Amino acid sequence: MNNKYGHFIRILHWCTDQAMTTALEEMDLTAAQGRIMGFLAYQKEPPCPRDIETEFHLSHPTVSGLLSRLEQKGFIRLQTDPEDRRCKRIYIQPRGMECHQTMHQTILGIEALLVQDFTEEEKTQFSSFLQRAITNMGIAPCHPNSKEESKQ
Amino acid sequence: MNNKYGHFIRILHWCTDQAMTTALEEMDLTAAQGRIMGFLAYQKEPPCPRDIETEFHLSHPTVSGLLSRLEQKGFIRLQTDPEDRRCKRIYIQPRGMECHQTMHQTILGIEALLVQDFTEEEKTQFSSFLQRAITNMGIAPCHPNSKEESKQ
DNA sequence: AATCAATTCGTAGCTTGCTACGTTTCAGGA
DNA sequence: TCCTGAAACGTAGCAAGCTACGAATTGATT
Repeated sequence: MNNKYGHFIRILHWCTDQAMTTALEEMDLTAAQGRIMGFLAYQKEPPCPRDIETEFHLSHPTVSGLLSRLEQKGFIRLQTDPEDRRCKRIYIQPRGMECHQTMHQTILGIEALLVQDFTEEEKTQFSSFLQRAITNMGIAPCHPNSKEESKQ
Repeated sequence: MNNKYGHFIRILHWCTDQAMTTALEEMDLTAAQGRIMGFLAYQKEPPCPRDIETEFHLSHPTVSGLLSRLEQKGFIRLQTDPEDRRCKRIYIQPRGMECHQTMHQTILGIEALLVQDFTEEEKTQFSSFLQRAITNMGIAPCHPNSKEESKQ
């Protein structure tokens, strides 16, 4: 009865989110918004909202809200793709570029803080435990249409 | 760059929450509400909202909202303590008692599912990793007034 | 006795997550 | 060509988390 994984996971989630929030608030970004900007900075071609959904396992209304707030604040610009008018393309604006470096450092910093007293072996184990636990839960987060149906 | 702990933790949090949600929805409880009912069932004396805050590391407006929804649905009853009129006591109603067993089983089931293919040793390690990570984050979740100021 | 600080809870307003439903656009088959 | 279905996104409405502020009660200090 002393292995309250769910409880610990919830608290850990809260801690990382809080750390992101305080680290990013000086540049007017929330934790969720920051993570999206971090992802965008590494994309070659302008992605569409759907790419954010699959990357972060979020529902499309959630992504829609996040992106519209980022657009309001001038970090990104949304434009319908003329090739496929169902899709919107996400273009990073100058303001979005400015915070790229800070955001990258912040994310790395939190990752390092989380496991600061772990040995290299423990880090690998921890990472693998987390992934195994996710697999064990056996839920396809948000998108049941995982297109990689292996032909096995 | 391949140890994305934060990412895994966020997904795992989502998975456990989703599992709770679907397991409890047939008795008209959300995941957060169910966790509170589970905690209440094990209390000797009727607790006050403040006890929920410290147990789950939640802010008091969050707890306030949760409790009022639980009261509306008839799972609990809130009453001001005549001894200390600042506090409210939380009394479990018959409907709250009814779902106790189901809730307990659900929580145990999810905990077991999470680590279903772990050995006993791995379970202990995982639990300790999670706790160490929480400590590493060094944030007192929600309540800076952690009264245990060691006199050192 | 009066005042001041701490504790507990309430309310307002926000972000972030969800489901459910609708709209537009595209692609493929009758 | 037309219809049907899938894909991408929008909107409405809710729960749950937060901060910031305020009110009432209690306890301690002067």
